[in-house]
Amino acid sequence: MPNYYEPCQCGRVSEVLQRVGDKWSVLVIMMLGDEALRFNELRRRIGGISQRMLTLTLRTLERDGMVNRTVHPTVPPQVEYALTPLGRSLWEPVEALGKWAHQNLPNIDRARQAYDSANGVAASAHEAEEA
Amino acid sequence: MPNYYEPCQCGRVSEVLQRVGDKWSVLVIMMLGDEALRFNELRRRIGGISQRMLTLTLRTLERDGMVNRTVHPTVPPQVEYALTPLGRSLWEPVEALGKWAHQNLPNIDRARQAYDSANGVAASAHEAEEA
DNA sequence: CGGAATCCATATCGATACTG
DNA sequence: CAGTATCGATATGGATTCCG
Repeated sequence: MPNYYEPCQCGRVSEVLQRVGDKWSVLVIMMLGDEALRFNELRRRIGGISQRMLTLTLRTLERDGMVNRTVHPTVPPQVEYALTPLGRSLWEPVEALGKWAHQNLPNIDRARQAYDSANGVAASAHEAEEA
Repeated sequence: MPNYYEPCQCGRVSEVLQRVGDKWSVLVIMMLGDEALRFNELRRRIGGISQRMLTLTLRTLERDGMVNRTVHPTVPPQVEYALTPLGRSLWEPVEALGKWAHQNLPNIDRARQAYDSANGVAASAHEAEEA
């Protein structure tokens, strides 16, 4: 039996998992899969991310050794982001998970509908509670 | 080229990924790997989770078709939780990710130390800012 | 262009208390 | 035992503004 989630490092592993679960981190990793991208190009491709969050996400990924930040000292400034080998190695299990998610979205949707109709739709859509 | 993260379902997939990244959901799935567990037993094994969060996590996982909730109408009440086939199928890619996380924790730690010493430790430990 | 800083709304979560 | 309900602290994230 694998024991890499035993108490001692459980929190640490969980911490990494959370990064993967982070909405933007995964998208950034996906987008940078095979090419380096500039800040705003990355932002445009992801879509819906604020510049603040993209900055924060990139900083964290950079600190964790997932992405590489390269500044070209031009005018105007040009900054390129690319995956490091570590980042690329993360890409694979993430892709597997993405594949699973994509394949099972219908199952999840069906399960939700079944659950909601069994327990009352109003229970989950709790914005309908009156005064 | 796989396109399961194309714009249309990108958000949906991301949503599933977030569930995986959810601190407690993964731990619950791990704990329920091969056996059914009762509420408090599950809580004890996870450790550090409030009863509120365990309830919420289990409800969500149940709604998504990941876990099965079985109530034995005894006194006192006895409720058992177990993974559904869908939940078990999620276990595999999650395990792969957990394995990656465990293997690469040292790399991440080293990357962080390098980053911090390069950019100034005070920058990341920003609790030291004076009045 | 890329990013830092500030402000503010909301979401998340833990602690606590009460219930069938 | 297995929850539900409420409350308050904190984390998260968007919008905006300013700067090199």
